[in-house]
Amino acid sequence: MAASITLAPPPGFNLIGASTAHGWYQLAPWTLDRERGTLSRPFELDDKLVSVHIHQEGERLIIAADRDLPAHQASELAGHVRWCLRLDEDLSEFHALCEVDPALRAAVTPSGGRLLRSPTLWEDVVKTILTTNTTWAQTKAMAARLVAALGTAAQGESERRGFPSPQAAAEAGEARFATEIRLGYRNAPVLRIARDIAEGRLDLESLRCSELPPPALHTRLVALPGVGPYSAATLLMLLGRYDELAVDTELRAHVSRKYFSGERVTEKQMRGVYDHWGRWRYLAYWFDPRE
DNA sequence: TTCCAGGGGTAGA
DNA sequence: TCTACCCATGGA
Repeated sequence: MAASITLAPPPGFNLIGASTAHGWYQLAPWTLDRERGTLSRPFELDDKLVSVHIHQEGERLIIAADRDLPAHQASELAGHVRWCLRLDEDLSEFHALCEVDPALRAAVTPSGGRLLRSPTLWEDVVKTILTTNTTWAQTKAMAARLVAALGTAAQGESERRGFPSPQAAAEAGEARFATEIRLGYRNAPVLRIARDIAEGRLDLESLRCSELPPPALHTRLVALPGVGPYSAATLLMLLGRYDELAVDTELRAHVSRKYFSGERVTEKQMRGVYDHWGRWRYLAYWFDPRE
């Protein structure tokens, strides 16, 4: 007997738009079946993995688990999905600001400005580190190796695995990271974060509901090994704080092409382009139509 | 073979 | 605050 949960997303919500507005859906253990309109991944409920498929029927989101769930697990799963799809974020102010620019409004509409995120900050921190100084193809390969090597198999399945827990990563040790998972020099910071969580020195998940202002959160995030200004800004976005721009080669190239005729731009110039967006800077850049 | 990709850490100025 | 350099990995 499989469980099915129905959620009411915000008006105009589009599952595929929200899933594909940035690349996270391409990183294991997420999978997306565009033809069927189904976003899938295993979720951990009471230390057991459950395969979950999410699809949309009109104004309803249907969450299908591969087995029956007691009420508290169904509620927990619904909470995970609400978090990952940001169903509870109020983006109305950003939407109103987008009305002044038809091209921007068109770019935002498919997703509503909602960017997919992971059920845990641990997973988002690791994946953000995997995006640094590498190609997107390698980021996908590294995430896939991590899940294949250390992820727990979903109940009754051998292929589908969840994202590894910090404990599993910590126990794997340097040798497996170096020979099997191969994150390059990212092995060390990922292992250190995993060990700090597993051994109780770091509580990342408490930051998910933190009331700290973005600058204070930024300070906490850059204190993590392997997390610098770019990763901290990306993680702030993943936490629903859009104040900071994640300055990377993509942003630099975009601002240079669109606003400075291809000339080399300084960080100050890049920030100047989006500064008037205030607490919506990240989204304003992210959905700024490319040229 | 060499370069470099959605950076980070460090040293030195 | 800025620059230069190195850091594993793997594709071009």
